[in-house]
Amino acid sequence: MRLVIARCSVDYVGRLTAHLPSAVRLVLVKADGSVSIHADGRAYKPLNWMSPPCVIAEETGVWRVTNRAAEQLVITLEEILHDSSHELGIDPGLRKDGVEAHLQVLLADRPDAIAPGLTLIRREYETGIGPVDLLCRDSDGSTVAVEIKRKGEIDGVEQLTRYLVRLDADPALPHPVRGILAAQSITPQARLLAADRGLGCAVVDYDELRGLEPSIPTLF
Amino acid sequence: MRLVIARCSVDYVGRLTAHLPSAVRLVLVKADGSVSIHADGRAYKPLNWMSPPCVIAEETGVWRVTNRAAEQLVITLEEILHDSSHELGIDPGLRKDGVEAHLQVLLADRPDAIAPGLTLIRREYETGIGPVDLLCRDSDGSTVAVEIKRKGEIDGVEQLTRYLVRLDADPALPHPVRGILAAQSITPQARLLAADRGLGCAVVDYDELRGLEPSIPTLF
DNA sequence: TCATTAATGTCGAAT
DNA sequence: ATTCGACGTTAATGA
Repeated sequence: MRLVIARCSVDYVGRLTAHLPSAVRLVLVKADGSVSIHADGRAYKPLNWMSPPCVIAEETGVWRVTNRAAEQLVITLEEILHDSSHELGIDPGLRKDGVEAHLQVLLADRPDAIAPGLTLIRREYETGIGPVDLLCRDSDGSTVAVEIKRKGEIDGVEQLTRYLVRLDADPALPHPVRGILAAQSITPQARLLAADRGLGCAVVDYDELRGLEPSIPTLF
Repeated sequence: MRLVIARCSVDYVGRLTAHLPSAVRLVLVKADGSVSIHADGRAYKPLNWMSPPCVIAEETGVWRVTNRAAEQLVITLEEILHDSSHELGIDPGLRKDGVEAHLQVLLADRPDAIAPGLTLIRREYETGIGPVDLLCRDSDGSTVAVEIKRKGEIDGVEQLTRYLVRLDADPALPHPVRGILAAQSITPQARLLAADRGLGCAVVDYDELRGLEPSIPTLF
């Protein structure tokens, strides 16, 4: 991700034509190739932009951004006030499912609702390919990775499997690491695949967990 | 405008609840008070955001952003890799050309591009529930209502239908009143619904219309 | 303030 | 690759 603060003017020719007179703005270039030009207003929406996939031809003082449909964004840079690049890595992405996010909070508080004797080590334990929802310890002292879903389906089992490969190779953890898929409901297909892979399944009751909470839905 | 690159996790509680696991991201704070959290993908759209007006309560390592509707964005900053602020000033803003309004102007000048023999009675003829884009007369002397869209879809047909009910009851007009949906492209569903309701469809070429204009605003 | 409508809408799922 | 509908739609406009 590259951040440029510059005095610039911008012309867009594509589905419509648009022009931005000279002013100081943020030019944001993302790793996906997208370019957006932000002023200090308009909330999160840029004044102008080009969505990926697109190509940036960087000449002296002029960036010519073109996409496949031959739409063009021409940025004339008059004065560069800041220019920095940052390595962000792959983002694990947004969990939009309200129930799932809340379910994670609830189960982090009561891991024994997943399996008796379970205690929490960490939430969002990083595996290198994304965080596993809960990392726990069982009564034997062995490690348990828990993947939480609203609906337990095949992809949840796949995800947990990928995490376990990483966690098994993690020198910081006692081995072996068991896996449990926790969900409000689990499909027969997911159960079967989980059994094949030696993974546990736990059905949890969201309303019951919420009822057990000391105070009501104040997340913070 | 403040730019922060940081390892952070984010929780949003509002119209939905959402969670972002820990990762390195851009936190963009604009002068209008808006906050947006960007990953290195998703084009210009942030992973999560809070639109103004909102208040940022900045504690140690935790930013709590709240709006009037009590929606909350909680940003937990674990490691700050970059933090800079920039004075941008007021932006002169975007000048646009080529949206629906422009198409309406062009077609008002050349209604025969919609259907041969069509002549304009009025632009923005009021129906009581909103103005119909063009009111025309065809070669037979009967009335034609034209709804203009960039993209002709179901809702355009619905809109035109609502207008026609009103225009049919308008004593100032010769009856019956026909309806035509004019757009740069029309979806099959919209065509089907239009046919069912006895409405016409007309695909118009914006570039061609513009080409017929006396002066050509070709930027490049 | 609320309702209506356009949007370079964007985004994701289904065809 | 297209098409369709949903969106924390957002944003502008008129009543």
